[in-house]
Amino acid sequence: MADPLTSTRGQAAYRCLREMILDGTFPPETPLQENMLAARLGVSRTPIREALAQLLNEGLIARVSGLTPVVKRLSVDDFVEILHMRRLLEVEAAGRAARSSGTAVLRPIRERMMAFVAGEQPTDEEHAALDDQLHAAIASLSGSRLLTRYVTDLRLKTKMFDRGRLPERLVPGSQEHVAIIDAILAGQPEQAQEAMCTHLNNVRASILAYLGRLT
Amino acid sequence: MADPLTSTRGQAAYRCLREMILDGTFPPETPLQENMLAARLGVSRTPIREALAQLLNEGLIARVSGLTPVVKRLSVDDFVEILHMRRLLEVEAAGRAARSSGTAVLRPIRERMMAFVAGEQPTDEEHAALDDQLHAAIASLSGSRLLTRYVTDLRLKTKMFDRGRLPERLVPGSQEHVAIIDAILAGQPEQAQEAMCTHLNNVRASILAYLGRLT
DNA sequence: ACAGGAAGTATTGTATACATCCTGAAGGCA
DNA sequence: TGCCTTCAGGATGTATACAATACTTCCTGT
Repeated sequence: MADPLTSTRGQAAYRCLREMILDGTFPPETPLQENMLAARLGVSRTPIREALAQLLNEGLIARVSGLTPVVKRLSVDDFVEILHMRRLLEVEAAGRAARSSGTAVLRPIRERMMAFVAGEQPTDEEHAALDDQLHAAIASLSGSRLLTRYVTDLRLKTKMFDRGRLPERLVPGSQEHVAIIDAILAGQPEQAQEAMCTHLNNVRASILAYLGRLT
Repeated sequence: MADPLTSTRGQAAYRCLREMILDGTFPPETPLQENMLAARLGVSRTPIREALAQLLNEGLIARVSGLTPVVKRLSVDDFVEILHMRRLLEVEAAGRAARSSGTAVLRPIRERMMAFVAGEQPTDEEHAALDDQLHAAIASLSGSRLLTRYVTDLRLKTKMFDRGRLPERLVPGSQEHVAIIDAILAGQPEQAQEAMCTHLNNVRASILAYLGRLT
Protein backbone atom coordinates (compact mmCIF):
# COMPACT_ATOMS: atom_id res chain seq x y z
CA MET A 1 0.00 0.00 0.00
CA ALA A 2 1.02 3.57 -0.46
CA ASP A 3 2.37 5.47 2.47
CA PRO A 4 -0.69 5.94 4.68
CA LEU A 5 0.48 9.40 5.69
CA THR A 6 0.52 10.67 2.13
CA SER A 7 -2.66 8.90 1.09
CA THR A 8 -5.00 10.62 3.51
CA ARG A 9 -7.25 13.31 2.13
CA GLY A 10 -5.78 15.80 4.55
CA GLN A 11 -2.24 15.30 3.24
CA ALA A 12 -3.48 15.25 -0.33
CA ALA A 13 -5.31 18.52 0.26
CA TYR A 14 -2.16 19.99 1.77
CA ARG A 15 -0.02 19.11 -1.24
CA CYS A 16 -2.71 20.25 -3.62
CA LEU A 17 -3.20 23.61 -1.94
CA ARG A 18 0.53 24.15 -1.64
CA GLU A 19 0.97 23.49 -5.33
CA MET A 20 -1.90 25.84 -6.20
CA ILE A 21 -0.33 28.58 -4.12
CA LEU A 22 3.14 28.10 -5.59
CA ASP A 23 1.99 27.94 -9.19
CA GLY A 24 -0.16 31.02 -8.93
CA THR A 25 -3.62 29.45 -9.00
CA PHE A 26 -4.15 31.26 -5.72
CA PRO A 27 -2.26 34.55 -6.03
CA PRO A 28 -1.11 36.46 -2.93
CA GLU A 29 -3.86 37.99 -0.80
CA THR A 30 -6.37 35.38 -1.96
CA PRO A 31 -8.61 34.51 0.99
CA LEU A 32 -8.79 30.77 1.56
CA GLN A 33 -12.23 30.00 2.93
CA GLU A 34 -12.74 26.50 4.19
CA ASN A 35 -16.13 25.97 2.53
CA MET A 36 -14.88 27.19 -0.82
CA LEU A 37 -11.82 24.92 -0.69
CA ALA A 38 -13.87 21.96 0.50
CA ALA A 39 -16.26 22.32 -2.42
CA ARG A 40 -13.41 22.84 -4.86
CA LEU A 41 -11.43 19.79 -3.76
CA GLY A 42 -14.50 17.63 -3.20
CA VAL A 43 -13.82 16.82 0.46
CA SER A 44 -15.26 17.99 3.74
CA ARG A 45 -13.91 20.85 5.81
CA THR A 46 -12.03 18.53 8.16
CA PRO A 47 -9.12 17.64 5.86
CA ILE A 48 -9.12 21.22 4.55
CA ARG A 49 -8.61 22.54 8.06
CA GLU A 50 -5.75 20.11 8.52
CA ALA A 51 -4.10 21.33 5.32
CA LEU A 52 -4.59 24.98 6.24
CA ALA A 53 -3.05 24.41 9.68
CA GLN A 54 0.03 22.95 8.02
CA LEU A 55 0.31 25.81 5.52
CA LEU A 56 -0.17 28.25 8.38
CA ASN A 57 2.71 26.67 10.26
CA GLU A 58 4.92 26.81 7.20
CA GLY A 59 4.11 30.45 6.66
CA LEU A 60 2.74 30.12 3.14
CA ILE A 61 -0.54 31.53 4.37
CA ALA A 62 -1.34 33.80 7.31
CA ARG A 63 -4.26 35.25 9.23
CA VAL A 64 -3.78 38.93 8.61
CA SER A 65 -6.67 40.48 10.53
CA GLY A 66 -8.15 37.70 12.55
CA LEU A 67 -10.29 35.40 10.60
CA THR A 68 -9.90 33.95 7.13
CA PRO A 69 -6.32 33.09 6.20
CA VAL A 70 -4.94 34.60 3.01
CA VAL A 71 -2.06 33.62 0.74
CA LYS A 72 0.98 35.42 2.02
CA ARG A 73 2.61 37.94 -0.28
CA LEU A 74 6.37 37.67 -0.07
CA SER A 75 7.83 41.15 0.22
CA VAL A 76 11.27 41.83 -1.19
CA ASP A 77 12.55 42.01 2.37
CA ASP A 78 11.05 38.60 3.13
CA PHE A 79 12.71 37.21 0.07
CA VAL A 80 16.11 38.66 0.96
CA GLU A 81 15.71 37.30 4.47
CA ILE A 82 14.98 33.81 3.21
CA LEU A 83 17.86 33.87 0.79
CA HIS A 84 20.16 35.10 3.53
CA MET A 85 19.15 32.17 5.67
CA ARG A 86 19.52 29.77 2.77
CA ARG A 87 23.03 31.06 2.19
CA LEU A 88 23.95 30.52 5.81
CA LEU A 89 22.58 26.97 5.83
CA GLU A 90 23.52 25.81 2.36
CA VAL A 91 27.09 27.13 2.62
CA GLU A 92 27.42 25.07 5.78
CA ALA A 93 25.86 22.09 4.01
CA ALA A 94 28.23 22.37 1.06
CA GLY A 95 31.24 22.43 3.36
CA ARG A 96 30.07 19.38 5.23
CA ALA A 97 29.17 17.59 2.01
CA ALA A 98 32.74 18.04 0.78
CA ARG A 99 33.93 16.23 3.91
CA SER A 100 31.48 13.38 3.51
CA SER A 101 31.70 10.13 1.64
CA GLY A 102 29.05 9.02 -0.78
CA THR A 103 29.42 12.06 -2.97
CA ALA A 104 29.09 9.81 -6.01
CA VAL A 105 25.35 10.51 -6.07
CA LEU A 106 26.24 13.93 -7.44
CA ARG A 107 27.81 12.55 -10.63
CA PRO A 108 24.63 11.90 -12.61
CA ILE A 109 23.37 15.34 -11.60
CA ARG A 110 26.62 16.81 -12.85
CA GLU A 111 26.12 15.09 -16.21
CA ARG A 112 22.70 16.66 -16.63
CA MET A 113 24.00 20.07 -15.63
CA MET A 114 26.79 19.79 -18.17
CA ALA A 115 24.19 19.05 -20.83
CA PHE A 116 22.46 22.33 -20.00
CA VAL A 117 25.76 24.17 -20.25
CA ALA A 118 26.33 22.50 -23.62
CA GLY A 119 23.14 24.00 -24.93
CA GLU A 120 20.36 21.55 -24.09
CA GLN A 121 17.09 23.35 -23.41
CA PRO A 122 15.18 21.68 -20.58
CA THR A 123 11.59 22.42 -19.71
CA ASP A 124 11.00 24.54 -16.63
CA GLU A 125 9.79 21.53 -14.70
CA GLU A 126 12.84 19.51 -15.67
CA HIS A 127 15.20 22.26 -14.69
CA ALA A 128 13.44 23.00 -11.41
CA ALA A 129 13.39 19.29 -10.53
CA LEU A 130 17.11 18.89 -11.14
CA ASP A 131 17.84 22.05 -9.15
CA ASP A 132 15.80 20.65 -6.27
CA GLN A 133 17.54 17.33 -6.56
CA LEU A 134 21.00 18.87 -6.40
CA HIS A 135 20.37 21.16 -3.45
CA ALA A 136 18.55 18.39 -1.62
CA ALA A 137 21.41 15.97 -2.28
CA ILE A 138 23.98 18.43 -0.95
CA ALA A 139 21.89 19.12 2.15
CA SER A 140 21.48 15.41 2.65
CA LEU A 141 25.22 14.79 2.29
CA SER A 142 25.77 17.15 5.20
CA GLY A 143 24.55 14.28 7.34
CA SER A 144 22.13 16.47 9.28
CA ARG A 145 18.44 15.73 8.90
CA LEU A 146 17.68 19.04 10.54
CA LEU A 147 19.75 20.98 8.05
CA THR A 148 18.15 19.05 5.21
CA ARG A 149 14.68 19.84 6.42
CA TYR A 150 15.35 23.52 6.93
CA VAL A 151 16.92 23.88 3.49
CA THR A 152 13.96 22.09 1.92
CA ASP A 153 11.47 24.30 3.74
CA LEU A 154 13.25 27.49 2.77
CA ARG A 155 13.63 26.50 -0.86
CA LEU A 156 9.92 25.82 -1.00
CA LYS A 157 9.17 29.43 -0.17
CA THR A 158 11.40 30.86 -2.87
CA LYS A 159 10.21 28.37 -5.44
CA MET A 160 7.57 30.70 -6.83
CA PHE A 161 10.39 32.91 -8.10
CA ASP A 162 12.14 30.07 -9.91
CA ARG A 163 9.40 29.30 -12.39
CA GLY A 164 11.21 29.95 -15.60
CA ARG A 165 11.30 33.66 -15.07
CA LEU A 166 15.03 33.91 -15.54
CA PRO A 167 15.97 31.92 -18.65
CA GLU A 168 19.24 33.84 -18.94
CA ARG A 169 20.32 32.24 -15.66
CA LEU A 170 20.15 28.68 -17.03
CA VAL A 171 23.69 28.41 -18.35
CA PRO A 172 25.55 30.45 -15.69
CA GLY A 173 23.46 28.83 -12.97
CA SER A 174 24.36 25.40 -14.25
CA GLN A 175 28.02 26.35 -14.42
CA GLU A 176 27.87 27.45 -10.79
CA HIS A 177 26.20 24.18 -9.87
CA VAL A 178 28.96 22.24 -11.60
CA ALA A 179 31.57 24.27 -9.73
CA ILE A 180 29.89 23.40 -6.42
CA ILE A 181 29.70 19.72 -7.35
CA ASP A 182 33.33 19.60 -8.46
CA ALA A 183 34.53 21.16 -5.22
CA ILE A 184 32.52 18.62 -3.21
CA LEU A 185 33.73 15.69 -5.33
CA ALA A 186 37.30 16.94 -4.88
CA GLY A 187 36.78 17.03 -1.12
CA GLN A 188 37.55 20.72 -0.79
CA PRO A 189 35.22 22.23 1.81
CA GLU A 190 36.39 25.82 1.54
CA GLN A 191 35.98 25.88 -2.22
CA ALA A 192 32.59 24.21 -1.97
CA GLN A 193 31.44 26.81 0.52
CA GLU A 194 32.73 29.63 -1.62
CA ALA A 195 31.09 28.22 -4.74
CA MET A 196 27.76 27.83 -2.94
CA CYS A 197 28.01 31.35 -1.53
CA THR A 198 28.76 32.78 -4.97
CA HIS A 199 25.88 30.84 -6.46
CA LEU A 200 23.33 32.08 -3.94
CA ASN A 201 24.61 35.65 -4.18
CA ASN A 202 24.09 35.48 -7.93
CA VAL A 203 20.61 34.04 -7.51
CA ARG A 204 19.72 36.86 -5.19
CA ALA A 205 21.19 39.52 -7.46
CA SER A 206 19.41 38.26 -10.54
CA ILE A 207 16.03 37.94 -8.83
CA LEU A 208 16.34 41.38 -7.28
CA ALA A 209 17.21 42.75 -10.71
CA TYR A 210 14.16 41.01 -12.12
CA LEU A 211 11.92 42.42 -9.39
CA GLY A 212 13.39 45.88 -9.93
CA ARG A 213 12.74 45.59 -13.65
CA LEU A 214 9.04 45.15 -12.89
CA THR A 215 8.63 48.49 -11.14
CA MET B 1 -10.54 40.41 24.29
CA ALA B 2 -7.70 37.94 24.41
CA ASP B 3 -5.94 37.03 21.21
CA PRO B 4 -8.50 34.85 19.44
CA LEU B 5 -5.78 32.57 18.11
CA THR B 6 -4.49 31.68 21.53
CA SER B 7 -7.90 31.41 23.16
CA THR B 8 -9.16 28.52 21.05
CA ARG B 9 -9.26 25.12 22.64
CA GLY B 10 -7.00 23.79 19.92
CA GLN B 11 -4.22 26.24 20.71
CA ALA B 12 -4.72 25.77 24.43
CA ALA B 13 -4.43 22.00 23.97
CA TYR B 14 -1.27 22.49 21.94
CA ARG B 15 0.42 24.59 24.62
CA CYS B 16 -0.77 22.23 27.33
CA LEU B 17 0.49 19.09 25.60
CA ARG B 18 3.79 20.75 24.70
CA GLU B 19 4.32 21.70 28.31
CA MET B 20 3.44 18.19 29.49
CA ILE B 21 5.97 16.72 27.07
CA LEU B 22 8.73 19.14 28.01
CA ASP B 23 8.25 18.79 31.77
CA GLY B 24 8.20 15.01 31.68
CA THR B 25 4.53 14.35 32.36
CA PHE B 26 4.61 12.40 29.11
CA PRO B 27 8.05 10.76 28.98
CA PRO B 28 9.61 9.67 25.67
CA GLU B 29 7.90 6.77 23.90
CA THR B 30 4.56 7.58 25.54
CA PRO B 31 1.81 6.88 23.00
CA LEU B 32 -0.53 9.83 22.64
CA GLN B 33 -3.97 8.48 21.85
CA GLU B 34 -6.54 11.04 20.85
CA ASN B 35 -9.32 9.60 22.99
CA MET B 36 -7.13 9.47 26.06
CA LEU B 37 -5.98 13.06 25.60
CA ALA B 38 -9.48 14.29 24.85
CA ALA B 39 -10.77 12.77 28.07
CA ARG B 40 -7.80 14.05 30.03
CA LEU B 41 -8.10 17.65 28.80
CA GLY B 42 -11.87 17.66 28.81
CA VAL B 43 -12.32 18.56 25.15
CA SER B 44 -13.34 16.64 22.05
CA ARG B 45 -10.94 14.96 19.67
CA THR B 46 -11.06 17.82 17.18
CA PRO B 47 -8.86 20.32 19.08
CA ILE B 48 -6.65 17.43 20.20
CA ARG B 49 -6.01 16.47 16.59
CA GLU B 50 -5.12 20.06 15.83
CA ALA B 51 -2.62 20.14 18.67
CA LEU B 52 -1.08 16.81 17.67
CA ALA B 53 -0.67 17.99 14.09
CA GLN B 54 1.25 21.00 15.31
CA LEU B 55 3.46 18.92 17.60
CA LEU B 56 4.02 16.51 14.75
CA ASN B 57 5.19 19.34 12.52
CA GLU B 58 7.53 20.60 15.20
CA GLY B 59 9.01 17.17 15.69
CA LEU B 60 8.23 16.85 19.39
CA ILE B 61 6.18 13.76 18.61
CA ALA B 62 6.39 11.31 15.71
CA ARG B 63 4.54 8.40 14.18
CA VAL B 64 7.08 5.64 14.53
CA SER B 65 5.33 2.68 12.96
CA GLY B 66 2.28 4.10 11.33
CA LEU B 67 -0.48 4.85 13.69
CA THR B 68 -0.46 6.37 17.15
CA PRO B 69 2.10 9.15 17.58
CA VAL B 70 4.55 8.81 20.45
CA VAL B 71 6.66 11.35 22.30
CA LYS B 72 9.96 11.51 20.50
CA ARG B 73 13.04 10.43 22.39
CA LEU B 74 15.95 12.72 21.61
CA SER B 75 19.02 10.63 20.91
CA VAL B 76 22.43 12.04 21.71
CA ASP B 77 22.99 12.43 17.98
CA ASP B 78 19.75 14.38 17.65
CA PHE B 79 20.84 16.59 20.48
CA VAL B 80 24.25 17.25 18.96
CA GLU B 81 22.61 18.00 15.64
CA ILE B 82 20.27 20.53 17.19
CA LEU B 83 23.05 22.21 19.10
CA HIS B 84 25.18 22.34 15.98
CA MET B 85 22.36 24.10 14.17
CA ARG B 86 21.81 26.42 17.10
CA ARG B 87 25.47 27.35 17.05
CA LEU B 88 25.34 28.13 13.35
CA LEU B 89 22.25 30.31 13.72
CA GLU B 90 22.94 31.95 17.06
CA VAL B 91 26.52 32.85 16.15
CA GLU B 92 25.12 34.58 13.10
CA ALA B 93 22.49 36.28 15.24
CA ALA B 94 25.05 37.50 17.76
CA GLY B 95 27.16 39.02 15.00
CA ARG B 96 24.21 40.82 13.52
CA ALA B 97 22.99 41.94 16.92
CA ALA B 98 26.34 43.62 17.53
CA ARG B 99 25.81 45.63 14.35
CA SER B 100 22.27 46.65 15.28
CA SER B 101 20.94 49.56 17.25
CA GLY B 102 18.56 49.12 20.12
CA THR B 103 20.91 46.90 22.07
CA ALA B 104 19.89 48.73 25.23
CA VAL B 105 17.23 46.06 25.85
CA LEU B 106 20.09 43.79 26.89
CA ARG B 107 21.13 45.98 29.85
CA PRO B 108 18.48 44.80 32.36
CA ILE B 109 19.22 41.22 31.38
CA ARG B 110 22.90 41.86 32.01
CA GLU B 111 22.06 43.17 35.50
CA ARG B 112 20.23 39.97 36.38
CA MET B 113 23.04 37.81 35.01
CA MET B 114 25.56 39.74 37.08
CA ALA B 115 23.47 39.05 40.16
CA PHE B 116 23.76 35.31 39.45
CA VAL B 117 27.51 35.64 39.06
CA ALA B 118 27.59 37.49 42.37
CA GLY B 119 26.04 34.53 44.11
CA GLU B 120 22.26 34.97 43.86
CA GLN B 121 20.49 31.61 43.63
CA PRO B 122 17.55 31.80 41.23
CA THR B 123 14.88 29.13 40.89
CA ASP B 124 15.08 26.89 37.85
CA GLU B 125 12.10 28.64 36.30
CA GLU B 126 13.61 32.05 36.87
CA HIS B 127 16.92 31.05 35.38
CA ALA B 128 15.36 29.31 32.38
CA ALA B 129 13.12 32.30 31.72
CA LEU B 130 16.02 34.74 31.74
CA ASP B 131 18.04 32.44 29.51
CA ASP B 132 15.15 32.32 27.06
CA GLN B 133 14.76 36.06 27.23
CA LEU B 134 18.41 36.70 26.44
CA HIS B 135 18.70 34.32 23.52
CA ALA B 136 15.39 35.53 22.14
CA ALA B 137 16.47 39.15 22.47
CA ILE B 138 19.71 38.49 20.60
CA ALA B 139 17.89 36.61 17.86
CA SER B 140 15.41 39.43 17.61
CA LEU B 141 18.17 42.05 17.41
CA SER B 142 19.47 40.26 14.34
CA GLY B 143 16.54 41.85 12.55
CA SER B 144 15.48 38.59 10.91
CA ARG B 145 12.11 37.19 11.91
CA LEU B 146 13.09 33.93 10.26
CA LEU B 147 16.26 33.59 12.28
CA THR B 148 14.33 34.45 15.43
CA ARG B 149 11.73 31.81 14.74
CA TYR B 150 14.25 29.10 13.97
CA VAL B 151 16.28 29.83 17.08
CA THR B 152 13.13 29.75 19.19
CA ASP B 153 12.03 26.43 17.68
CA LEU B 154 15.41 24.83 18.21
CA ARG B 155 15.75 26.04 21.78
CA LEU B 156 12.36 24.54 22.54
CA LYS B 157 13.63 21.09 21.66
CA THR B 158 16.69 21.26 23.89
CA LYS B 159 14.73 22.80 26.74
CA MET B 160 14.11 19.47 28.43
CA PHE B 161 17.83 19.24 29.12
CA ASP B 162 17.97 22.65 30.79
CA ARG B 163 15.72 21.83 33.72
CA GLY B 164 18.10 22.46 36.54
CA ARG B 165 20.19 19.43 35.81
CA LEU B 166 23.42 21.35 35.66
CA PRO B 167 23.59 23.67 38.67
CA GLU B 168 27.36 23.92 38.33
CA ARG B 169 26.82 25.69 35.01
CA LEU B 170 24.93 28.60 36.56
CA VAL B 171 27.86 30.88 37.30
CA PRO B 172 30.09 30.09 34.28
CA GLY B 173 27.04 30.14 32.02
CA SER B 174 26.06 33.54 33.32
CA GLN B 175 29.60 34.81 32.84
CA GLU B 176 29.50 33.64 29.24
CA HIS B 177 26.18 35.38 28.78
CA VAL B 178 27.61 38.61 30.13
CA ALA B 179 30.57 38.29 27.76
CA ILE B 180 28.18 37.94 24.82
CA ILE B 181 26.13 40.92 25.96
CA ASP B 182 29.18 43.10 26.48
CA ALA B 183 30.52 42.33 23.01
CA ILE B 184 27.14 43.20 21.49
CA LEU B 185 26.83 46.40 23.53
CA ALA B 186 30.35 47.35 22.45
CA GLY B 187 29.37 46.80 18.83
CA GLN B 188 32.02 44.16 18.19
CA PRO B 189 30.53 41.49 15.91
CA GLU B 190 33.54 39.18 15.80
CA GLN B 191 33.84 39.08 19.57
CA ALA B 192 30.11 38.57 19.97
CA GLN B 193 30.22 35.66 17.55
CA GLU B 194 33.20 34.14 19.30
CA ALA B 195 31.59 34.53 22.72
CA MET B 196 28.37 32.91 21.51
CA CYS B 197 30.30 30.07 19.89
CA THR B 198 32.26 29.46 23.07
CA HIS B 199 29.09 29.53 25.12
CA LEU B 200 27.29 26.97 22.99
CA ASN B 201 30.34 24.73 22.82
CA ASN B 202 30.44 24.76 26.61
CA VAL B 203 26.75 24.00 26.83
CA ARG B 204 27.21 21.03 24.54
CA ALA B 205 30.26 19.77 26.41
CA SER B 206 28.61 19.95 29.80
CA ILE B 207 25.42 18.27 28.67
CA LEU B 208 27.33 15.52 26.90
CA ALA B 209 29.35 15.02 30.07
CA TYR B 210 26.12 14.83 32.04
CA LEU B 211 24.65 12.29 29.64
CA GLY B 212 27.87 10.26 29.75
CA ARG B 213 27.75 10.30 33.54
CA LEU B 214 24.38 8.56 33.38
CA THR B 215 25.64 5.48 31.55
C1' DA C 1 -25.24 63.45 6.03
C1' DC C 2 -22.75 61.05 9.33
C1' DA C 3 -22.10 58.24 13.36
C1' DG C 4 -23.44 54.66 16.28
C1' DG C 5 -25.63 50.54 17.10
C1' DA C 6 -28.24 46.40 16.29
C1' DA C 7 -29.63 42.56 13.68
C1' DG C 8 -28.58 39.28 10.08
C1' DT C 9 -25.32 36.66 7.61
C1' DA C 10 -21.32 34.21 6.89
C1' DT C 11 -17.26 31.88 8.54
C1' DT C 12 -14.67 29.58 11.82
C1' DG C 13 -14.44 26.54 16.22
C1' DT C 14 -16.14 22.37 18.42
C1' DA C 15 -18.54 18.11 19.16
C1' DT C 16 -20.24 13.84 17.62
C1' DA C 17 -21.37 10.06 14.57
C1' DC C 18 -19.78 7.12 10.99
C1' DA C 19 -16.18 4.85 7.87
C1' DT C 20 -11.84 2.97 7.27
C1' DC C 21 -7.70 1.01 8.51
C1' DC C 22 -4.40 -1.04 11.57
C1' DT C 23 -3.39 -4.30 15.30
C1' DG C 24 -3.48 -8.22 17.90
C1' DA C 25 -5.21 -12.56 19.19
C1' DA C 26 -7.46 -16.81 18.52
C1' DG C 27 -8.09 -20.80 15.82
C1' DG C 28 -7.36 -23.94 12.03
C1' DC C 29 -4.29 -26.36 8.83
C1' DA C 30 0.11 -28.25 7.13
C1' DT D 1 4.74 -27.00 16.66
C1' DG D 2 4.76 -23.25 13.71
C1' DC D 3 2.62 -20.35 10.38
C1' DC D 4 -1.08 -18.42 8.05
C1' DT D 5 -5.82 -16.78 7.99
C1' DT D 6 -9.56 -14.61 9.89
C1' DC D 7 -12.15 -12.04 12.97
C1' DA D 8 -12.85 -8.84 16.71
C1' DG D 9 -11.54 -4.73 18.94
C1' DG D 10 -9.84 -0.27 18.86
C1' DA D 11 -7.72 3.86 16.94
C1' DT D 12 -7.51 7.17 13.38
C1' DG D 13 -9.65 9.55 9.15
C1' DT D 14 -13.72 11.86 7.49
C1' DA D 15 -18.18 13.94 7.31
C1' DT D 16 -21.79 16.54 9.28
C1' DA D 17 -24.40 19.09 12.67
C1' DC D 18 -24.24 22.63 16.02
C1' DA D 19 -22.22 26.72 18.67
C1' DA D 20 -19.83 30.81 18.92
C1' DT D 21 -17.82 34.62 16.92
C1' DA D 22 -16.60 38.19 13.63
C1' DC D 23 -18.04 40.86 9.70
C1' DT D 24 -21.61 43.52 7.00
C1' DT D 25 -25.33 45.99 6.22
C1' DC D 26 -29.01 48.66 7.27
C1' DC D 27 -31.57 51.45 10.27
C1' DT D 28 -32.21 55.12 13.46
C1' DG D 29 -31.13 59.21 15.85
C1' DT D 30 -28.79 63.45 16.03
